[in-house]
Amino acid sequence: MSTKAQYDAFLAVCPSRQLLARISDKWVVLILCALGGDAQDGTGVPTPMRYSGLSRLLAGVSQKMLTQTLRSLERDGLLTRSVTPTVPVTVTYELTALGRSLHQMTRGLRSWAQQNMDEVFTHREEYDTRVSS
Amino acid sequence: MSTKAQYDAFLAVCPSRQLLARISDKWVVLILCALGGDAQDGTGVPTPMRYSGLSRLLAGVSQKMLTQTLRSLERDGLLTRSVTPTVPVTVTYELTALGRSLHQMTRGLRSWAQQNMDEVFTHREEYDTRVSS
DNA sequence: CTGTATCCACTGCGATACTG
DNA sequence: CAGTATCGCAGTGGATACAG
Repeated sequence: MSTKAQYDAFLAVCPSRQLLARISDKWVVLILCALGGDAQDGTGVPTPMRYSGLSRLLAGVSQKMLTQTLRSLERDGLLTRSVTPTVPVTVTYELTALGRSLHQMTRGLRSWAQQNMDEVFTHREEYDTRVSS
Repeated sequence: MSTKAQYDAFLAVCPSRQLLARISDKWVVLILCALGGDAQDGTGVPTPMRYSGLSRLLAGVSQKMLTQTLRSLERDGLLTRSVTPTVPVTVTYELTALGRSLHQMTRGLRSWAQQNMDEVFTHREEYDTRVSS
């Protein structure tokens, strides 16, 4: 780790920029929320889910994007993909320890949102009326 | 596109969905980190910055995107834009209390990235060799 | 059930030129 | 210095059809 201490997200070439790219992915955070158990009760107990379950929960996601996003998260070691050779085949996705640690970050974002989005919306309305006038 | 009931249900337990639009923005997190003072010493002491300063710090950002992102953050009440009528004009951006509270979340993301991206890259290499073999 | 493959509309975003 | 305006394309992502 010759350069780890020098990671600087402000630099264009910095690898940590890629984390931001990952977070920016349209479905990544929602998938982390789903597998993190946020959909059940908000307690955030990690919950393995099947492809069809995710597809149902994230209604509106296309097959292409769901598969593509799950693959990239698996590639990054954030979740595991387990195939059970039943008929038809059963595939289960589950967060890894790394994935759960990232999920803690996204949970923080979510709690921030729950507490502050109202204020954000208020600011937006105020700004829009101020600008249009 | 169509607003299905289950999609809404998931949003109900994952209200950060609207926050995600903000966070997903390519430059939002870096701007919050910059104005949050992360660029100086990592202590996270909020630091007002000028347009040109931000432009220099955020390597690779275009004028268009910097201006556009700053405007949307101002609209959301996350930062303030102060114009000082010098010649030439001086514009200073500064986090609001709301912006600083969100910055605490983004600091978590950034530190997660700087601590865990090495592991992510290791997983990627392993995955790629496993797939190509 | 769990995907792959292909087409293509839309847009995010950089590049460039111009302005108060 | 701090923007605004416009163009163009590469990439995102939805729709659709096919498959193990």
